[in-house]
Amino acid sequence: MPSPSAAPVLKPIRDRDIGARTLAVVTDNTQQSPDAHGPHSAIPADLPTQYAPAEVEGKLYERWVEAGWFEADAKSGKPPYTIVIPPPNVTGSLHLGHAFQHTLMDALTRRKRMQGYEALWLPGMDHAGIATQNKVEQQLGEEGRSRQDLGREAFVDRVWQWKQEYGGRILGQMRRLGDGVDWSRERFTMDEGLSRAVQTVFKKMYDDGLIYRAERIINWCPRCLTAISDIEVEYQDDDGELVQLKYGDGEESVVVATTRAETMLGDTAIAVHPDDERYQHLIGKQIKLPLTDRTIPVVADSHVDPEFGTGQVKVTPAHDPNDFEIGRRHDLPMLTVMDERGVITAHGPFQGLDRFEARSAIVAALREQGRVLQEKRPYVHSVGHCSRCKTTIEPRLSMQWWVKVAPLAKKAGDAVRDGRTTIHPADMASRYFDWVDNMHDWTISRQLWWGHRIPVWYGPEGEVVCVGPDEQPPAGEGWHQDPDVLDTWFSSGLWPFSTLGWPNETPDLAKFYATDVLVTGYDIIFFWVARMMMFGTYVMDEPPFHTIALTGLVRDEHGKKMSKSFGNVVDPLDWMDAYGSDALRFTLASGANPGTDVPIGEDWVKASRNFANKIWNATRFALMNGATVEGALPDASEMAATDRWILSRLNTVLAEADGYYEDYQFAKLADALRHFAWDEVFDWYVELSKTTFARGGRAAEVSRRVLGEILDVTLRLLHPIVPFVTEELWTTLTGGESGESIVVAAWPQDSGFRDAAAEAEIATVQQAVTEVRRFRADQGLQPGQKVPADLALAGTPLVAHEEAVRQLLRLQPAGEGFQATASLPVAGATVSLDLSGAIDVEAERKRLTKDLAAAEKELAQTGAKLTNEAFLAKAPEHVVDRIRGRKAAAEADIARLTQQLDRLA
RNA sequence: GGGCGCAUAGCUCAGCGGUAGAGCGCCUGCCUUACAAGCAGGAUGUCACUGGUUCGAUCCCAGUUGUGCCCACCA
Repeated sequence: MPSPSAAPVLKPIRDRDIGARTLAVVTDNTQQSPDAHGPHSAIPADLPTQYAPAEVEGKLYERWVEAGWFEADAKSGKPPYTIVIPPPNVTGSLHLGHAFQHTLMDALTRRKRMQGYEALWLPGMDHAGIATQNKVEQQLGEEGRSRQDLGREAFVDRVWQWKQEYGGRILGQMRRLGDGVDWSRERFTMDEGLSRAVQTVFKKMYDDGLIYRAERIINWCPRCLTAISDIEVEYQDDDGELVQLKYGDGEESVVVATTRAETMLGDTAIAVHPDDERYQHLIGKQIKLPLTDRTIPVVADSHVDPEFGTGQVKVTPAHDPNDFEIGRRHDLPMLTVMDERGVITAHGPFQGLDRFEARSAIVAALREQGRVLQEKRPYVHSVGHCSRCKTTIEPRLSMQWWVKVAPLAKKAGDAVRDGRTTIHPADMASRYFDWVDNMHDWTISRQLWWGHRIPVWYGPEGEVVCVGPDEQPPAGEGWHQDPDVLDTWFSSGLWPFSTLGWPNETPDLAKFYATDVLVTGYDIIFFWVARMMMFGTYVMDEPPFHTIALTGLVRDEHGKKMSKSFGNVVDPLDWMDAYGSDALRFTLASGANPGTDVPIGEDWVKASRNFANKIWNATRFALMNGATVEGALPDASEMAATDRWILSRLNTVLAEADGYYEDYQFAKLADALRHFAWDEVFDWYVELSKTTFARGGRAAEVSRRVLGEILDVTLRLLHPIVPFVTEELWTTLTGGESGESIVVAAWPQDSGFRDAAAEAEIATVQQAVTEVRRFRADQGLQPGQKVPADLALAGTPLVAHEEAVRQLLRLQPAGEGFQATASLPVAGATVSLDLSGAIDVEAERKRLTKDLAAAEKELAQTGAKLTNEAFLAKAPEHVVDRIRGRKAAAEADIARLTQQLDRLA
């Protein structure tokens, strides 16, 4: 609520008891300026000339929430419109990427709400298993403690505490952004209901044979001490060392290459290609493995590429995924030589060494034996890193739970193929298909504490005895629950229906599933989008979204990725503080070309702030001049051409805007609205209206109503993108009838009114005014300088606008002693000016000459085209017509310019 | 190694077969009583390169170069 000391801002009129509804005014100011323009103009003297977002935003947001406008009703008869938020990780705070996507989602739901849909934007957060656990462990580390010190239960409690604190920060940021989410439906992936959904799906998949347990090579993070899935591994080029090692001696020796020499301790075979003639004699032989007392066989396996290196490969089944497969094929022993932290466990001199220490120690030892034949250093190769902590991944043999992906992915792919779900923009669909059509099985168990514990209980022999959620573990000793938790993406994959109450058949689920659109970045197609599609089609038998609208990533003003190491990360709060939430939102929307990255810089936010301020001041002007939305719009027959023109344009823009909204073309939308509002309404229409208002009478009355209409509709069109400033102004403009708010105002509709004649007429006025302005500027006339002029406008569209033209151009009537020293033909009329000898003949001649040259060039070009028979024969008629038109225009220009030049001489 | 995308004004990007556009920046002049967070006027581009298709190409096709991203079990 505003405090009395707050700077004056526009307030809703209902805060004051004002009789005249045609006027909306501010605050507690009682001073009124002289009535300059008639009975409607009672204006406080100190009306602020700048929009102050900080004064408005918090207050409005609280009002919206209190009014319950963002709360959806599952029982309403209105058609549903649903968006579930991509739940931000509780780990942190929202960045510009969130602000960007939230702006789009908010705009979509706000518009649909105004259109009469039961609009639900469901908020929530993701527990982000590994990420959050790492953060909390880090925090503990600073206290000199580890999670093991706390124990599982205490540690999980600690994470919940953390969630309370940081989750709140995220919610606060969403409020600042103006997110119109339904707070009564806020969800968290670790909530009881969502946990139950997780267990229920797990059970169903287990029963359907889609979840299984298997020992395989997985990506292991020796720092996080957990398995991670393929897509959680980030590959980057690292400098390493490729060494060629000689195993065995004499005839029966082989040379293998490796970048991970330490794994040789776990070698259990040498492999060569079965058809490799060089090595036929070796197949089946035993080779002495250096540094150990073991001998290993040479096996033939077609996986080996004879062209690569020596064509002889060391095989370490327990520490390399390919070798694991070879090992399986040849029934080799799986020898694990490292523990979960990457420390060597194999007996011998290297035991207890870290894997990297062991690597150099082993190479050194082999070198001493003369077994290192070649060393390439640096050897740049691609190495997997944990996406959470950047530690080098260690492939590790381990027992894990898996999801059998193929059947699920098939359904997920089909949903897009058969059109039940549309991917937007369409060319992003290929990325989606690439993934769902080639997905490997998914490791879902994680050796973490923070997350959904796997709902499986084992008996004393390690056998699975039951799978939750409804089965109780049997009584007796020796039963225990699986200690692992599920991959965080398992629960977020259920988000579109778990948040609506599934597995219960809730009214929410019936009303709001499937959701309408998913707005998210193309970077998580694999992590999240594909998985939601899999779970949705599998569990609900219906894909979770009708449309997947993919956004680009927010980048800095030079298109560079925002990252801490570049130091170019911006906290959205900083810009919101400085320029207002609307400014940030408008900027983000302006950059939103579907699927394309969005660069953003502070200057651009500033420019949007300027636009918000422009809207503010234009509305201020309108209010001062008595713009109103009271009563019906006057009949077109009563309107001046300016009124008909702007209403005609309004409807055109409205239709355009609707198209852009429906097509997620926010950049084009923002551009169209800014252009219409700023250039056409705030500039031309307002300027032209000034004359009308000054003159008064019925014409002024009509214009006041039209101006009110234009603003009313324009504000509503803008509201989904810039909710705050539009709300503040709209409630003022409309008098805030019965507590109404633009949030629940009806979306404007195209009335169908168009007036091509008026549009043409105003175009002529604009052209004429611009032309004379240019002349004035060329002549060096001060903009404020009044110039006596004689306007011969008879027979032109300008005749009805003489007064406005004179005012816009600072032209005085030709009085006594008028002497035309310059006269220029504009739009079929002639404007004669008395410049009292001040005319700059040279400047004008230069300009005319330049224009003449351009016109002659145009004439030559069009003339050539029109005598080109091939062109005439093949070009479509409308194109030929256009060229003819251009030629005629060029001829007219030449005649006019020649005449003007003659007159100058 | 595969796949996809992009190269247009100083910057960031629209346009995608018929005379090159926007925002920001830049130059000039203005405190014109809604707004200097503003107003008026202005300048700026062999639309990466080379060929091809076409009456006509920034736009379609092929190749070249540069650049970005994604995928991959490169010992």
